[in-house]
Amino acid sequence: MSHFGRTGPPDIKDTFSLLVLNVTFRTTADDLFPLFDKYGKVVDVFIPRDRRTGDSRGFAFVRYKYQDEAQKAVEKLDGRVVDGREIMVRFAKYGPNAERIDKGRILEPVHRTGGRSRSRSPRSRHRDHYRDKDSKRRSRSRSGGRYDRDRYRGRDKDYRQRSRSRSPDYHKARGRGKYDEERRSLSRSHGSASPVRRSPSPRRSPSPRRTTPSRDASPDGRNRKERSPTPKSVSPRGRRAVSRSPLPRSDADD
DNA sequence: GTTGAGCGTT
Repeated sequence: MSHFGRTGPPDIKDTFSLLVLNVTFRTTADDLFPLFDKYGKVVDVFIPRDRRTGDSRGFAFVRYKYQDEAQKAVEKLDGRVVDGREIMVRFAKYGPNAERIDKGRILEPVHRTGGRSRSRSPRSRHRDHYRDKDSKRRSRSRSGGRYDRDRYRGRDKDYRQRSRSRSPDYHKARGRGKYDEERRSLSRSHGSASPVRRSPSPRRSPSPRRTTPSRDASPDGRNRKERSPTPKSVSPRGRRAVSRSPLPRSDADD
């Protein structure tokens, strides 16, 4: 989705991609195009948007035709207040195909591991309802901060992040570490590749999946009929469990 | 309606 109506990346061989961060969620490519076009020949302006909601993800990519113009735009537009928010303009670090890009020039392909595989879109807990591939963001040390501007920009934020990731990380690391070792030991003891759903109780499993005491308490057909017109009270999971999931071996076996 | 570290599309 380019600003020029073309589909997909036009050409990245002779273009220099700039990454624009900290842009507002309502800022569109049309708003950034004239701003960046004033400092050079903008080939394309692309703003990654959410596949589901379609909202801006808070950053954009601006492709310049020449590096010098791109550099000029970075120096001029970086820190510019757009729509009431200070944007951050810098050269794209990775290309659309996960290639490492230096000042817009493709250096070499980067491995998927540790590349763009990181979580993406953990913007808010409210949007966690989508709970797609995104799991949680990891504290990645921002390589930025080379500029004097970054100091006061991430001063308060930096303090919050470090203070937050320090304490919980310490306790979490210990707790997970110990349990993790024990769990792995047990897992290896079984030798099974699926150490999941392994209850510590070999018999009489709690079986939380089949929780329909109402049905047993009222096996009467009359009562059952009353529950039919009220499917909103019953969950589809429980209904399916009592409908099609004959697993009597779970209690007897193992 | 909400949010804010980061690197991208038919």
